[in-house]
Amino acid sequence: MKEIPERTRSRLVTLARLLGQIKEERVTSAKISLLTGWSESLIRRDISVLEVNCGSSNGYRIEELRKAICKNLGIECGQKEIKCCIVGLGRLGAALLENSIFEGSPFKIIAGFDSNVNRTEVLRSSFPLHPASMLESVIQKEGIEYAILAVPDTAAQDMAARLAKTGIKGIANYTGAVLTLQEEIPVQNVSPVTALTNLLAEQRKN
Amino acid sequence: MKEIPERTRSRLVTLARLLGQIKEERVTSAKISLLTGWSESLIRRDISVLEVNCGSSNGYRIEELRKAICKNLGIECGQKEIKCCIVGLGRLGAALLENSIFEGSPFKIIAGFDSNVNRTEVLRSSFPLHPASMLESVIQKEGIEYAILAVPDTAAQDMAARLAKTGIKGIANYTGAVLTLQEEIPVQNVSPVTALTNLLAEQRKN
DNA sequence: TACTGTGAACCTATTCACAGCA
DNA sequence: TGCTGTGAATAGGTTCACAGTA
Repeated sequence: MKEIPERTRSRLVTLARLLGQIKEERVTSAKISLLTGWSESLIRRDISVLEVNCGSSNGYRIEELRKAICKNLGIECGQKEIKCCIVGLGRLGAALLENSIFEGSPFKIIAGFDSNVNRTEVLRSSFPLHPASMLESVIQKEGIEYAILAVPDTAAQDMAARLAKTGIKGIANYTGAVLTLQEEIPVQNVSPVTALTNLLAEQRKN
Repeated sequence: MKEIPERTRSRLVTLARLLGQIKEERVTSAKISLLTGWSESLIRRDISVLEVNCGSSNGYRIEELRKAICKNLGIECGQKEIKCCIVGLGRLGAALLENSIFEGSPFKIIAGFDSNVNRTEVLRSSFPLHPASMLESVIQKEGIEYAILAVPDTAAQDMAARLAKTGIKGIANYTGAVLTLQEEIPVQNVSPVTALTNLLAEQRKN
């Protein structure tokens, strides 16, 4: 299996999820182009790196294509659960306790943390909530791979550094802080302010 | 002012916020590299497109640099408020009603929408909440520019299409649905599942 | 006939390497 | 001396154009 270019990879992730939404048997690159705004040739080239050849003169077989993408990118559902945790159980973090959010995805939240012990005791969820002091031990013991960071901005850097030290594989950052980590840990910045700022900057293309 | 390359733009957005966090007078490209993981020459090249020349043999003057980036990208704070709305007031949407999230940013949430009238009547917030039927009229009347989409996945596509028709300038998509829009409206996909899936795929670099 | 898959051309982004400046 | 700013070289990503195929 050869290296998949970065941009291609990120488009394929989206494509896999899009294909899951289409209720047809086959789809052409022209149709995908219409739905996504990517050019037809780019879509064909992206798919060609999978070396799966599930297309023909009436398009790609959707289910086969979707599975090939998932397999190639290692984002298969069902195979095994990927263990995650939520760090910070304020209004936003608590909102993510709703299990339905992760239904149909390979991700399973198996722990929550907050430095306010009141919250970890009062909030209800289908998985255990711990005081922040247990962060390292629980992550280690349970083999948690990814973290959703939803603490106040002022605590974000500290918590992120602690998470990084545990050897976690990635952080979804719902705080407004820009995280700076020693270790090369992938971070997705997905706070409302970050998202809106990116949209705003996109405006200024010319 | 010339066109700023896409990748450069997105890094500069992050850099501006990072500079806001540093409590020093000056910073070198080496220091920024340490904090962000970007290469030194890339950082210098990014900054050079601003044509601001605020650097010297002891680095860049932080405040001057930050302001130059904001001005160039049109993401200045304070100047004018940028009006936004929240569509969908379930647990996640309701969590975003907390005003402190947007403090210190140019964004101001000035309306919320939900198709469940109960919610719009019961929830408390510092701005008015409307039934979803008023979406178009309120956005038009108030001159709302950006939307945060937090409805259930099943309603996401419909709502996004309605938002797009109003001529809104961008959508921060907190739903798990991949939005397909006729109009070329920028979308930031920031749902937990999307964020985690991207992290997972990043793993598979080689 | 209507599509995919792909070599080749083109364009965009990043790094190298060093002149120039405080 | 220690940095920035930038031309030139390189690497990465996208489109074109068309042969190949069901």
